[in-house]
Amino acid sequence: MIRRWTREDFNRPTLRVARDLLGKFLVRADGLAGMISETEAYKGPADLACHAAKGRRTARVEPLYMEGGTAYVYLCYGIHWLFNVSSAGAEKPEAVLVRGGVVDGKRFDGPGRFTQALGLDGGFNREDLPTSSRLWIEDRGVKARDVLRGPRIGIDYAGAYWAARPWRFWIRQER
DNA sequence: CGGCTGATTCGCT
DNA sequence: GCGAATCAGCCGC
Repeated sequence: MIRRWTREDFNRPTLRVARDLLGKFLVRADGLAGMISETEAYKGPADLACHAAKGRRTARVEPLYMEGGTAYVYLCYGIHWLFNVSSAGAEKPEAVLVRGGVVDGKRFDGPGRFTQALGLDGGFNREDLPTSSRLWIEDRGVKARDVLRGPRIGIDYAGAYWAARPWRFWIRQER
């Protein structure tokens, strides 16, 4: 049975959303879909690794401040589109970064690779996933087992404390 | 308006 | 393991 995520699913504590997104599917209207296997939580103004750190509020990061379920897609290093979805509610600039998933049976580890596999780019920025006809999240009944948790990647610039928060979640890969 | 930087990835050594 | 690719956004002057 398939259930589409609603506003209420996104407007929950960010760590919960990050954990629960594992095993869910990011679905495009054309049928292309990816099962999410790795996420990271970014928790607002106090989190120095978050783009809204210290209350920063610019045009780019505005999606973080919008209702839960708003896509935040930005260009990193001038090359890679990274896909996030806002969480926790309007005016709470928190979000979950999708760092990997499975598309067409193939694993795509890395946030840039995953978005490329799904053909996502800045055109999906600010998309409202609960109501969009182009992009949404589906629960297809997959139970995420063997969930692991650890520090986030690539944010050493935020300092040792924030780099050490165990706010990355992933499904253990068999090999 | 110039300079710097990054929630990454890939290719070469 | 290291550095290049490549550019929008952000900050300081």
